[in-house]
Amino acid sequence: MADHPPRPTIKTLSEVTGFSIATISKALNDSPVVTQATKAVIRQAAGQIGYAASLRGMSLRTGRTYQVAVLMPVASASGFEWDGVDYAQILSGIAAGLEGSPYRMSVHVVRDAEEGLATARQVVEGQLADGLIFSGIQAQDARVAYLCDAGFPFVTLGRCRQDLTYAHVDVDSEWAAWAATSRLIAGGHQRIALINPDPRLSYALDRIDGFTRAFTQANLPVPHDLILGGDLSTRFGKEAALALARLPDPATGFVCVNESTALGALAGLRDLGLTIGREVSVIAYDDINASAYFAPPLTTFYLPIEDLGRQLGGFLLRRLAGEDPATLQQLTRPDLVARQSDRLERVLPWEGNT
Amino acid sequence: MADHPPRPTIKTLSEVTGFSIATISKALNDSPVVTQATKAVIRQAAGQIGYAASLRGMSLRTGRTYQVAVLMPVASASGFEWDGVDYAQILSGIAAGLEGSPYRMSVHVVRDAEEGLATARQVVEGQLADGLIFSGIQAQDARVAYLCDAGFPFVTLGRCRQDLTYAHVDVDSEWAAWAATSRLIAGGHQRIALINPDPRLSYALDRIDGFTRAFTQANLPVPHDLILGGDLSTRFGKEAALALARLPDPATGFVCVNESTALGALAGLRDLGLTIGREVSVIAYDDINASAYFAPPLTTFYLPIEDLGRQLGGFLLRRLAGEDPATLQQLTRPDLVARQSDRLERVLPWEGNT
DNA sequence: ATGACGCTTGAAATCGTTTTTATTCGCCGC
DNA sequence: GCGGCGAATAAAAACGATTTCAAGCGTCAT
Repeated sequence: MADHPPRPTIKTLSEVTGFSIATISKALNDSPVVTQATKAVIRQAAGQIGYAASLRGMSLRTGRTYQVAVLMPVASASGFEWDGVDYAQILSGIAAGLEGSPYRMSVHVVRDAEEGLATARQVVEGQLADGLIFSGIQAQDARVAYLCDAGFPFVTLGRCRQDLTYAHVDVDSEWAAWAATSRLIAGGHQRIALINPDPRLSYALDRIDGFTRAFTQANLPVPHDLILGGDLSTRFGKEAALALARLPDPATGFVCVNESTALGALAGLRDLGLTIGREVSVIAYDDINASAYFAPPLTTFYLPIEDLGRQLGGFLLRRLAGEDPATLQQLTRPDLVARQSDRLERVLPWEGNT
Repeated sequence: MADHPPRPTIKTLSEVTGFSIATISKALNDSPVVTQATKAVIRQAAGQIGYAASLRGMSLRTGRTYQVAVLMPVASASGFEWDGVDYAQILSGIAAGLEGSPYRMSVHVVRDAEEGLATARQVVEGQLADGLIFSGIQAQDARVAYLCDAGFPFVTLGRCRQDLTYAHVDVDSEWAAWAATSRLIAGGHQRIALINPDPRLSYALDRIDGFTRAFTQANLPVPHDLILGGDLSTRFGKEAALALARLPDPATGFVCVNESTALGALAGLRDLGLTIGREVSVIAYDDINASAYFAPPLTTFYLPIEDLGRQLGGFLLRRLAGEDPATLQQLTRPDLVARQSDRLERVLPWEGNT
């Protein structure tokens, strides 16, 4: 419980250097009205006594908080089920994107989109942060609409389907679902299932679009009955795969939304005595590098979610600096990582490009 | 970009009610010097105009930030490897523990303990938060020592081995390792491997202690050569299992530190053509409920890490309220979830108790 | 010589609270 | 009738910065 000397303020610096606090403030903010010589003296003294501006003081005066709020979704279910989303990695990316700036990151846990809206309101109205980052965007997203209307700076991971201009980073899910489905079609499958997220999510619709496009291009009927949406849990993946493989006209190919659902699907198909890679094929979207260790190793489309986080942080910084949100939009295509869960030797024309 | 009316301050409230701002402040803080009648009037007016105190103003005056900082560890390796730690769940728990209090949670990403110390210093000296939560405690932990010395309120997930009094929440790793090892010994194994975390971590030592105790109690030699420490990645789990199963006198039982290492171990053992549950046995510690879906389903000791997070948040709140850290210490024993990865029919005496 | 103008610095107001100190006022005792 | 006291409220001073506006002062044109 050592009593440390009170930390130096702008006043201390004023006494030490003999300049007024106004001049000190301007010097430290590199205002053009103060001489280079004076700035040098003041900066030197500041370094000397270890002065660091109090965020509290700055905050009160400027109205800025130097904080960025992130809405982190968690499953609302009581019994915890792994959903394969490594949000820590996204947070890590955001922090990396914010590095070098004075902005810190605060995290608000939200159970669903509705709570997300409430929290966003609190952040904006309570001036808890200068900017907001969130994900789990729905086709019609009340949070996006609210924040656009309020003129509050934000960046989303995902795009809604409303006609609004805002900064965002997204994965090209339409393409990714098309690519995976096409790959299975090329492998000889016709009864292909889409194990999808909650259908209110915008990217769930994107995936259905891509899935549909693949069948249309191949002149095959779209198996609408094989599209199942749910949470991203392993349990859901297993239940979905079981249901789909037990149909009178069962699915033989499975396009899973991520690694946890794929793990569940593998477990379910194994329980039915099916050999994955021979009788049935599974493709997933991969963001945690675990599928390489599944039995069998999974063919996936890899998403560097930490990079996406980094982009989110970087975009928000630029948005806070006043940049036009129309210029802060980015779409990423995941990379195919071919492994053993789909039995396909041929190389498809689109493989290996961006 | 709608221009909202400026939000009401204590001054607005003063004008509305006719009382001075001093009285308003005291009334809202339920000071005994102001009459019940006056309090009622002021509170009513506050509700009326939707007054909410500005955290900024409060913060500047009181020196408190109403923030709790969490140090979130991320793997420093460049190529991302899943480490099976769902830190989002811990954050979710902490947030739940903080719920109802005015405290918000800020997250600081740290790559290692050293950076953790630097960040802790920044938080304390820059007064960025009123309290700190962190994990990944080492046997000799500089962060714990620093914070104790500085008298800064904090709670850790894990205990160091220094003689310091501080608030903490921990898992009884010594017991857990003992229980898992004993179970494998009872199943007939003698060459049991311990796939462990980084040996600088305090709980790595705890696990070695428990592992050792199990052999000593069974009057068997402790297989020191079968203890391997590393990061928690699936890759490490696989490499470790491969190395240990290829020894001249190979390991037949595996006690894995968590689900990602266990997944790796399963993959490695499978590659060697070994049947898990028959030729070799695997036990893990489970915090994300994924092991039930592995091939075969894993016998685990289940850790409710969200609950641990909740405890962390709750303890910090009590610590901030001035409670003695000696009363804020808790040790949890994980629960056994018997599945197919270890072939053991007998029920051991200690099973099912706390 | 003097007024205007640039250039640099300083004084003071401000942000929204809390807290310390002052004031007001009614009432009691002497 | 008056000093003193207690209770309730008000005034004012912080907290640590930024920002507006004023002041000092040399230079230069008139």
